[in-house]
Amino acid sequence: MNLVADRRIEEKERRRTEIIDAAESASRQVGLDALTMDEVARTARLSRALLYVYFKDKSDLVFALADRALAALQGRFSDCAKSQATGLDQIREMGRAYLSFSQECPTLFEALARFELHSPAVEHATGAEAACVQSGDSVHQVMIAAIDAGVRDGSIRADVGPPMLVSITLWGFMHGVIQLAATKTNVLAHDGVAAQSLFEQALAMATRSLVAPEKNESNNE
Amino acid sequence: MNLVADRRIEEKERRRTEIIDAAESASRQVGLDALTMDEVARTARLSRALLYVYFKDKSDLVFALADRALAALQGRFSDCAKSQATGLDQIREMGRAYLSFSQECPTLFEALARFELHSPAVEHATGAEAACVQSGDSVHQVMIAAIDAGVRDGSIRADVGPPMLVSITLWGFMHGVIQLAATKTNVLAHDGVAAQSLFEQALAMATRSLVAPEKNESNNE
DNA sequence: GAGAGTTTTGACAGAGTGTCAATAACTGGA
DNA sequence: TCCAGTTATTGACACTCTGTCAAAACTCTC
Repeated sequence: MNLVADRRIEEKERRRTEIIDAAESASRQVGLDALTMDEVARTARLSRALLYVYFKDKSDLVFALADRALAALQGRFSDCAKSQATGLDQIREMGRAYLSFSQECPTLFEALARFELHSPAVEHATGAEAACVQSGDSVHQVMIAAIDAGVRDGSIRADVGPPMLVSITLWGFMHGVIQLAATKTNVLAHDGVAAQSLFEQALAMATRSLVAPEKNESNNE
Repeated sequence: MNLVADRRIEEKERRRTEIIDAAESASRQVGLDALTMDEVARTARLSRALLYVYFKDKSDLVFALADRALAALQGRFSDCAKSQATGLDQIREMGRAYLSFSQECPTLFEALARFELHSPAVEHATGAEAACVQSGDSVHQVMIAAIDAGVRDGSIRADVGPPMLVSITLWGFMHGVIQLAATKTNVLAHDGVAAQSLFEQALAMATRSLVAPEKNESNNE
């Protein structure tokens, strides 16, 4: 019956989610590098072989984590868009949200960083990686909307560039700095640089790259 | 004798360099992920076991590649500082040099990206990773000199921020965007975004974040 | 309860890593 | 030239992890 088939599909989806949960939980302990399929299986209380029914291989599973990260970011970014008046403030808040996310969910951020680092060999990615590309696009849609709004309300200069290009650039900027802050905190501390002040600097500079030249609002936090 | 000891040390250094050469050459074919110690050993015509005399483990060897990348970048950045008049132009040229480097030596760039992604667990890193931290600092010194020069010659706004912080931020910005361009070229192409135009956008925005507000030079390439 | 389809698993083969005792190569002195 | 002593190099081993497969267990239908 169709009912049964539907339930099957649902349960299959649930199993998949369970496995991703297990992977997330297990990697929180040791990081993604040291994460083994065996450990994930044990955490999920399943046999290791079953993981390969749901995921092509280990990196496919990690990409599923990255996809989860992107979904979470899309949610947070959408909230930012709602809570702020001007487009510029929306974008700025998204930057902060990205930082918060990386601190609250370091494992998911690590997975995302791996996705960013990976170059799909063939034209079309498969499995979870394809989903990541999709989700990444959705995130950019939210950012683009904010940029467009900013240009319209005058908080962002009109000649900033094609919104898509600006969005991707900002993403690269923020991801780069946050990754630096996340992985090199202790090294930076050695140079007397606090991760927080690094991020504030990045935010100030990113803002300056968006704002109109005549408008000079020096009273930012 | 001391002479003999010196020669021994020299030869040891040469062997080490040979191994790194082999690793670089071997990884050019398949990338760092698929690189095996066996393949490196075969390329260097040495036994696999010997590699572990010179490098703690595989990631130590990869960090040695990253160190080489940083040394190369320091050289290129120094050239940029000499060839450009204003501090801003020096920084801009360094951005371009970073991009060129990532395209000319994708393997070294990949190694560098891994180093950026790795967080040293303990306080003090050991082996090649420690060398990377050192080399990274040297690169920042070159950048800081350019920023200082820019502030002095007026091409960079005086209130840009502490040079060290600005330098690290710019590094994060550029690394993030270049990594994006390097790994996601085909994905971006799908959205009608060329890697080159992404980088030009990034450069334009980074410039805007540095330049004084009243000074508006819109005729940048 | 037998049969068809689906999910789950134990066991296997293969690849790669890192280590170590043993061997080879070199050096300086008798 | 031969002999220790030191250093460089290696083959072989133990171990971990991966990804696959045929078989077992389970579920549904009749």
